[in-house]
Amino acid sequence: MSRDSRNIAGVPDDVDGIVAAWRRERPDLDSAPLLILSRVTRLAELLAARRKRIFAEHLLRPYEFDVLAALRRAGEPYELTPGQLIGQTHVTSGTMTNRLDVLVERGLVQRRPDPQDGRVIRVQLTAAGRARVDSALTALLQVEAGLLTGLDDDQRRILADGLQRVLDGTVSRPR
Amino acid sequence: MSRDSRNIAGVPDDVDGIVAAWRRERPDLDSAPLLILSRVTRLAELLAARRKRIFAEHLLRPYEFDVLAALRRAGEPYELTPGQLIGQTHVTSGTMTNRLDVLVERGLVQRRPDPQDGRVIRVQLTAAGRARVDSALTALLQVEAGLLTGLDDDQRRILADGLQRVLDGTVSRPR
DNA sequence: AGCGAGTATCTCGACGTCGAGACAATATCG
DNA sequence: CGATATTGTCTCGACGTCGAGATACTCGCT
Repeated sequence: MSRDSRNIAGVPDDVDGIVAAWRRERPDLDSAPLLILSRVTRLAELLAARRKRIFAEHLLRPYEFDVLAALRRAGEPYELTPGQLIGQTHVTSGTMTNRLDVLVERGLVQRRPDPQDGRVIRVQLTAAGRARVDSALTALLQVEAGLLTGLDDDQRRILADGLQRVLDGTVSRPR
Repeated sequence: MSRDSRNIAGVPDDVDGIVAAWRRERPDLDSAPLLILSRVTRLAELLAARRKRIFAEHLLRPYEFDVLAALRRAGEPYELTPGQLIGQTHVTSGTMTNRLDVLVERGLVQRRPDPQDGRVIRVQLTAAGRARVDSALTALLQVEAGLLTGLDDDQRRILADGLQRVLDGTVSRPR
């Protein structure tokens, strides 16, 4: 493994290999952004797989957790409209309808009409839904804390800050 | 916006709000890991949307680019087996068959039998496929470099290193 | 009151992925 | 050399998502 394909941490990963290959095949391009951005993508894939396993132990699919968590975060009375849930979960309306159908069927959520506005539905966490999301979140955070044990407090701050900067640039630069 | 819901960079984002909500609703838990890991997930989603747009300008879907890029990185003669492509792209065999069907249909790739081993297929980039992936990659890296303009070289190194450490911990801690 | 524009949700067909299993060819071992 | 395990690829049905359009209700204006 050449010096170019290992990073500061000293443990070459998939991304190092990919960047090394691009540098060999396309030396005319600057592949350095991939060292950050492809790692973000790869890490997100692995985190998704991790979450899937953890939630499965609590009889939840990741997409079910997403919805229940949004309702739980809303606080008492744990109630949002489908539109608000769409805004928080970044899915389309058709997807949200399907998700809510499943959650209602499983008794984790209930749908009721809005008394003020006939177009609106109110979605509310049931007691079972709340218990489920609370235990799943506890397990999730425990595992996720474990993934960060290799970093001290300063490193965590720097990492969160750097990600936040990139995120900010990505959002504010639509084109 | 309270001090707790803004980070070092000073520009509160979705994740700051989510973490603030969890701290309010579940003060018994340490939500700090989300400041890093939820940002990774969110950034990956935005990067995927960005890539989708860029590749569309080059008449490619993201999944088509993934396959063509793996072949391109392999170097002359730009040829891999479906099994090798599966290993590089982290998809299942059924998915790869579908992807290759599309790429063959579009003339970006060709399938031919392996002369040594009758079970194996060899997938090779066509001249059209190579031209397509080369231009798409150029455009991608140009945009991705732009997303990192808020960071200086030191910050980039630190960010890549931090991500690499978390990635390493995630991979090596299967449970 | 009635009408047109706007808004919230649901419907439905297409797409890409997964995962279990089928199938064909090769490797291994008695 | 023949039986069995292994390997590489493809098939197929289920799932979750998207996105365009349908539907139903509300709001603002006259």
